[in-house]
Amino acid sequence: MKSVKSPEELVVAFRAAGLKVTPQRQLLFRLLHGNEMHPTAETLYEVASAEMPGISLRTVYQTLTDLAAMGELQHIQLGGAARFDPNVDDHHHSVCDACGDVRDVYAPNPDHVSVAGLDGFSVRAARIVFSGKCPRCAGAADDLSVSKQ
Amino acid sequence: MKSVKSPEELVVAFRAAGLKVTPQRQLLFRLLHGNEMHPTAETLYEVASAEMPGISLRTVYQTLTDLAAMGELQHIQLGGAARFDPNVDDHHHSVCDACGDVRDVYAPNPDHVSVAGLDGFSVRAARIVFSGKCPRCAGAADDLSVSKQ
DNA sequence: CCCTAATTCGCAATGCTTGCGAATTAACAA
DNA sequence: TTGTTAATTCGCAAGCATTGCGAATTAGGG
Repeated sequence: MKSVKSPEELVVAFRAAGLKVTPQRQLLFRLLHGNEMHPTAETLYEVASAEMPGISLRTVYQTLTDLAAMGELQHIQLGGAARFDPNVDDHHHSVCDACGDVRDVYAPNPDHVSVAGLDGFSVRAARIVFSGKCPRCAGAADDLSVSKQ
Repeated sequence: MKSVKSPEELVVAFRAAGLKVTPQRQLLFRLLHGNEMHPTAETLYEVASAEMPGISLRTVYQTLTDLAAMGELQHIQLGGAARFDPNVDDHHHSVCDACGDVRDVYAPNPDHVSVAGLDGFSVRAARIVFSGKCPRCAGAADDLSVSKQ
């Protein structure tokens, strides 16, 4: 169980990598720590802006890219804007067709089960995406209400 | 094992749905039939253009959208341009980190195995993406050659 | 052969992300 | 503290993938 790095640990990791620790980055480290909402860059930018008006979306993207490159963040592509997950555990995701909500899911690692068609392919990671209806949306039959994040 | 629909079957399905069968669509039906390369709209457009100069990228997108809506095509989001898979079997994919090659992979359906975190989520589909190195790229150590499709 | 709704297709517009460059700033050493 | 320098910030423009729109065309049933 690799746990999510604390803002302090990220500061150390950044400096160790020859990267600078700016106020903008420290803010983002904090906003990401323990964050389970799988935010997009835009969402994170909005939250960050509230606390630090003037921070730029460009900087948010930059920092997210750096974090992902260091393996401290998971870059999730589900169509539309990319989502970022500070939980770098080996885990998977469920995505609600109706409201778009993304949640963490833990399952037995599928690269240990027998698969056909993987001839010689060396697996680095295996990620499952469960699509369907979240409990809240499953109830309301054809509810079209789509809430962001 | 739901098999891939033939161009003729798609013609029937389209008319049944009140959609017209145009030369452009027939061409795309043919290009997609048995196609295992997981092409992007752009790639498909290029191939189609060779046979039917003047066909528009817009039309390719339109037809792919229609096919996907009818469930005759799988819309795959892996970052970058969407890929389309005429194989609508319950299957998964491997993606090479180096060359981007996408291949079909068959694995035991993961929605039958025990998962934690799926509380009340009703699963419509579970798709696994295996990331890593394909046999060809695994050999060449740090080869940066990235071939399209 | 006609009618009409569906389609094609080009262009503009959108949404997401990255490139670029000038001004600023963190971090390290003197 | 001050100086030096490379990293960073940030706004804008550019890029890629995709969709909206509308005029002209066409499939397909009557």
